[in-house]
Amino acid sequence: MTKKTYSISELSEEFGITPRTLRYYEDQALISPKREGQARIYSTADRARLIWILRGKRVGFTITDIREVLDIHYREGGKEEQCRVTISACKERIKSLKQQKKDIDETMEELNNLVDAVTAFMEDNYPPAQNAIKNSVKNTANNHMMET
Amino acid sequence: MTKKTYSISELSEEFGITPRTLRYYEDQALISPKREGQARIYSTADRARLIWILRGKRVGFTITDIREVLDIHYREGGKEEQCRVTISACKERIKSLKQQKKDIDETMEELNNLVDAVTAFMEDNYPPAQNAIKNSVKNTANNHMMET
DNA sequence: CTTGACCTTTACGTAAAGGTAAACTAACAT
DNA sequence: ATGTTAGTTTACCTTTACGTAAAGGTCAAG
Repeated sequence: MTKKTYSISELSEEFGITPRTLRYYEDQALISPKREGQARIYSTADRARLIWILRGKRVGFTITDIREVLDIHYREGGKEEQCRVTISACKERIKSLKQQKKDIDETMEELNNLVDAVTAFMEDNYPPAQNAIKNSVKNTANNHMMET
Repeated sequence: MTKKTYSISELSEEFGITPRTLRYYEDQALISPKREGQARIYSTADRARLIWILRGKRVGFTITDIREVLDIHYREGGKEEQCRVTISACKERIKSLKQQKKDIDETMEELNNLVDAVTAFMEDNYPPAQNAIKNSVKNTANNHMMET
């Protein structure tokens, strides 16, 4: 059984956030860890929620956005109208995420261009301190090697 | 020649932002429109910068991030060390954008799952109003279908 | 001349997402 | 018994990205 539990500092260290942040999320009803006396005890489920939260943040969701999704996830059921609203909200989100991907691609391309340009500029003005490359040819184009 | 210029309200309307926002960006040195007397006059170049700004925002860049990139774009040249810094900063950005794309994909998948789950739930509990199923007690009229 | 449509500046207000400090408790170790 | 370590609450502080008023300039139309 992986019924591990976590203290607040364990969890915060694992994910590189402060305890304050975890308490804040609790305050905002994103997580509700059990208590042992006064101390918070996080379950694996809480941890899973946290992962959602952090990923949500990375894609630009607000706390309220995240709470909404989390709520849906755990409520699972409700009035018909509610469900419809839920669904269309999700679809909205998905649509905007698609747009965001497009934006990211465009931005990445422009950044790559910038890197290329500056690289070329440097090779012109501050030639690499290598032995002998008498290369007067402009080799700036087609230099998109994506490293990790 | 497409030497069009724009007033502040033209531009703000076109992009669905407020004049206040444009003034704010100017305050933050992201755009510097010409003046005609007191009034701002935006060139097509300014407009291009604005597009960058807004896309930057959509992918989560802060004002400072954006200014940085814009500065690079228009400075174009400088000390060697500067260039190196620039390049590695860009590469950092690109890396984090890649991560962001992964996050988006994961989030989209989970949202899709949610939609599926809720849809299934609805089909179970609130079956679609098909032609002649047994008309039990509740007769929910008024089935609005709102779609995009 | 005044109204209205745009434009301006200055300046305080606000929401989101925590940071930070003060003061306290509870469990252990020495 | 006392200090250290990890946890707690309460409460004010900070930054970002604008919103929102206050007060006024400019110019064409009625």
